[in-house]
Amino acid sequence: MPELPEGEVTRRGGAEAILGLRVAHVTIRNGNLRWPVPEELTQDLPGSVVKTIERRGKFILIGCESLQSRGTLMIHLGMTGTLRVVAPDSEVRPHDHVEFDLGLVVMRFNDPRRVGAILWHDQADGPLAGSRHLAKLGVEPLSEEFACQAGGEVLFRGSRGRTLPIKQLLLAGDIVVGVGNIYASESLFRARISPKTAAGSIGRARYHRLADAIRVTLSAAIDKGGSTLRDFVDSSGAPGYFQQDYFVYDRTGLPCRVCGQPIRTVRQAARSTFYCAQCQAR
DNA sequence: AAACTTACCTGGTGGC
DNA sequence: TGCCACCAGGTAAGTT
Repeated sequence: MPELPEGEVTRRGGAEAILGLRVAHVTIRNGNLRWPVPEELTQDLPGSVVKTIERRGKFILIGCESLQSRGTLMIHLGMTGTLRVVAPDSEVRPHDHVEFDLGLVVMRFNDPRRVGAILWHDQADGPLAGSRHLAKLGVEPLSEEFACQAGGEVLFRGSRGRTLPIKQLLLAGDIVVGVGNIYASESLFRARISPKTAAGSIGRARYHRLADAIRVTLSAAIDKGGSTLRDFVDSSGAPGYFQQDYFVYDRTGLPCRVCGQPIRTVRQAARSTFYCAQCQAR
């Protein structure tokens, strides 16, 4: 599933592939994503040049500028979304819902389950950070703000008074962003914290350990994905997902890689959580 | 205010 | 073999 690392790998691929190019044409084949893809993109975006490619949480932010307009394409991969940059004559695949023709190359948004999103934030409507999709997001886990001791403090302070399980606090994204269902389980395993522990009952020292675990887990995944960057610009390449050697995710019943005890599953807020009862005793 | 529930969407799978 | 129920999960809107 696309979490922060997949978004970051996609951003880097996009930065290499489309930065500085001019949008010639936008095609919306199926605009029925999580929210309707703005129809006016087909009219207003052509002529704009791609100026910046950034990421906030799981949103990929593509800054576009023309003489008439300035704004940001906000692209979310949802659960099954991918962005690929391919040759203009390459075959359109099933679920290629939106296409940005950039002259030399074409960027295609593919999403079988259509829980992803393509939105437009016009600069005239205020700063991007004030967008309703970004305004309530927590701290970037790979930013300076979350580095070293600071990350542990962010988690510790953000969790005071919260009674929900730590797994769900991580997923909520209001304290720290980018940690989805897979990396939440993985990070908690690395930090040796039970996913069921009430967030507010976890002390400072353990949150420092968790912050470290989140950074290590996400960075390792990005490094892995970096080696698949080629896929992003290869028309025959697989989608931009990459395999990880998970410690616990999707390993129910298999032996823990550290202690050998069978990995367990628990349902939390209708999501599967994977953990080792021995290594993550509390 | 915080926490919990529901809805969105399709492809793959397990049970019968 | 076919049919159906269920699950995968990021997000936000609605409800308690």
